Amino acid sequence: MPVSDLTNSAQDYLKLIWTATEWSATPITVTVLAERMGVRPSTVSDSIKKLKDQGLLTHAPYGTIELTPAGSAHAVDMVRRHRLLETFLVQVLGYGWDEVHDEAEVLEHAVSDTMIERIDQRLGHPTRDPHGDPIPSADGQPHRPGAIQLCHAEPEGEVTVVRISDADPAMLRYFSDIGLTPDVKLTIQKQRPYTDATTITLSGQQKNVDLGQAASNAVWVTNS
Amino acid sequence: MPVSDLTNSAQDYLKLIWTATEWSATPITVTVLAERMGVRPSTVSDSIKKLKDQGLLTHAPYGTIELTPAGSAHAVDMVRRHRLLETFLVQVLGYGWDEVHDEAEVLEHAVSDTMIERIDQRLGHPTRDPHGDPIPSADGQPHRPGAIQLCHAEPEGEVTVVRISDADPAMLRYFSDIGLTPDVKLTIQKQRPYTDATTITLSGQQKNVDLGQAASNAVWVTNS
DNA sequence: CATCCAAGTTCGGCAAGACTAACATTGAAG
DNA sequence: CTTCAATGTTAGTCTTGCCGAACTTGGATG
Ligand SMILES: [Mn+2]
Ligand SMILES: [Mn+2]
Ligand SMILES: [Mn+2]
Ligand SMILES: [Mn+2]
Repeated sequence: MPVSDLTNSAQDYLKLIWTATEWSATPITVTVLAERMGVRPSTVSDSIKKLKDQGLLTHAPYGTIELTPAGSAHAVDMVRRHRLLETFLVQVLGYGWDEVHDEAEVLEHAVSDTMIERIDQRLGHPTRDPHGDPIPSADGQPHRPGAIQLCHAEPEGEVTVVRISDADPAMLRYFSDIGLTPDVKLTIQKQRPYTDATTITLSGQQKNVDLGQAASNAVWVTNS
Repeated sequence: MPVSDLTNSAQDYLKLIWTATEWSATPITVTVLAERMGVRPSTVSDSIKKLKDQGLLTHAPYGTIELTPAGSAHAVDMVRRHRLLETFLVQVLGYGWDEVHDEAEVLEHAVSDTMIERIDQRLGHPTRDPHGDPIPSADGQPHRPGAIQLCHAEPEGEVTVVRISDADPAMLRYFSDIGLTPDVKLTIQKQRPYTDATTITLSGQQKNVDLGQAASNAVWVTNS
């Protein structure tokens, strides 16, 4: 049962549920799902019920939502499509990293398996997308642990940027401007709880930068 | 009002109605439309009514279907998308000319205007797709007159292949095998009405080839 | 431990796009 | 000029995906 048997909307739900727990452990809720999908909670409730009937996830009323192995496999397939497409748009069509998410969000439902494999081949089987997110292999790689959000990191020593959330294009443009991209190293100077600011210094640069709540939430770093 | 405001189905109807009169003058009928869209005639009737209400075509019950200027503009936009995508798939992703039609049929609804322009740029503003069909420019070029189907051509002198219908992938593979592609020159040896065969010789080759009804219908040639 | 409210669910309805079955129109053949 | 078959239309129904309104649940608060 290939991913293409599902509706676009079902594909997006599965992808969203899977990615929700890729970088953090908090389980996904109906309300968050509704926000991310741009629909009302009642719509999500209905949709979840249908996905459950199809055996793609488990869910008791008012309970937690969890993907079955079948649902997870489809989700990984969609994540692979999304990230390969983003990479393709940057590498082959000269898109900026802030422009690719919305385009990929639509294309991921339209391209054939054949096209995805040709893109993968053309790009030399890339393992990370333009935002640093891992691209699952054709069989389905697990996700990467051990990274934390900048806003939760201790101010000691140098850390490496692992990935940056691709949700907000304007924020991505700002990160480009200041040179904050995946694989860049930086030092956390200070966490300021009440101003919701994180002060950092990019390695090799002098000046400090203050990042607000949203920004320091979007950046994931690791000590290694 | 950009083409993206229309549903996929509306986009396909307009494109189909426009292309129906690109190479021949016979007006499109509900039945033919139903066949090409893969739906029932009643579905077409309903859809036509909606497109009429949107001012995209004119149609009196049991009468002919004709695009308004607005409908025609959207149709040309879709044709441009379809043919640029086909060209892109061949040139950049190494598809064969028999593989691109179905992929483009889906992608044409999913890519953004931005992506289409980037593809156009990347390809150097191509003017014909892999099947020889003209690619309308961004503002909307008229179609090419003066070509006729091989089955209707007189057996005298050399003719040039202008375009080949992309509807049947298996037929396209056969044409590849025998070297019959756009811009190739050939001589028509004989039209055999009762066997529905057309005998041709590709220029620079010795042996004759018999083409059946469907094949000689799909190939459009010109004397010039 | 009773209360209350945010989170979640159910229900009825709507629009798009498809179908079948039944009906209407046209025009070609007799 | 009539007939009738092919072509086209209408009416009713389904499914998917969405909505708002009304209802239920369960955990935090006092
Ligand atoms: Mn999507
Ligand atoms: Mn990404
Ligand atoms: Mn299409
Ligand atoms: Mn073509």
